Amino acid sequence: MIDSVYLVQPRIAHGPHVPCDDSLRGRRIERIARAGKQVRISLSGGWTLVVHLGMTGRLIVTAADESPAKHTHLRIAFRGEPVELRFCDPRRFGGVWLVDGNPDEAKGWIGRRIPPVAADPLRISLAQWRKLIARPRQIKALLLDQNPLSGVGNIYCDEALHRAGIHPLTRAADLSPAASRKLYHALRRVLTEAIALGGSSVSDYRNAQGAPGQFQTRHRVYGREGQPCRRCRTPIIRLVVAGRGTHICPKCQRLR
DNA sequence: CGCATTTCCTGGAGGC
DNA sequence: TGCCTCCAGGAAATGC
Repeated sequence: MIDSVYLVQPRIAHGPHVPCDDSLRGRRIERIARAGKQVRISLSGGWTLVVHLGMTGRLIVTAADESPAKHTHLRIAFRGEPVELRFCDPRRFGGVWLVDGNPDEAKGWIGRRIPPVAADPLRISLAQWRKLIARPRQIKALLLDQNPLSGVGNIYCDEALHRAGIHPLTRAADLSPAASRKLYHALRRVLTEAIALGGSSVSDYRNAQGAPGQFQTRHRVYGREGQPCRRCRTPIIRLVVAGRGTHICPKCQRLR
């Protein structure tokens, strides 16, 4: 049961309600689920605390008496339990939203809106996938856009495109049925494997216990500029696509 | 509609 | 050692 709430940096909180003693004291955490890139913490009374880690955000459970790490923006303490749930985010691209009811239908707004949550690549069929990506857009820009498809970020996008042998600038609608199917399976494999290994800790990511992920050791292109492609030994190159650093093997991922 | 650019923010890296 | 500049990126806003 939540006992006290300290919003150290109010600017990271958005939505209809502000996390504070008055709004959260006495509520219990009933369920924690992932939705796209968000962590949704369901509380008693039908409220939900939505957390987006952005790039450098962390949700950590620590001893209540441990001095807070730099850039700790939210601290939640529990009655009779010597632990705190803390949200830390040095670059503040993440955020928290406290909503009364369904986060997807929240009304009455303070600050940023909750990023969209649409179809999850791990929960759609190949037929649904084909429909969603049949658009005249760069495949990388489409995968990073959370509106048609949610949960794919820069690392897993690059990794999936390499495994499928697809250039990030390819027009999604121009992908052959075989290439589209290949990408569907490659993306699902990358996400499944990354989740199993606890994510990619390139710089900041840590899980709730403070441990880093291990998927970065399986990266085939991301962060490997100049190093040999694990399939054909050609040096990995870096370009910018959709405003993001993009890593490809120029031989395995040809345009056209 | 698509797409490039800018903005938010800080730590780490590189240059001098 | 210290100061400066640049860069990383999730997602929204802006302009074409």
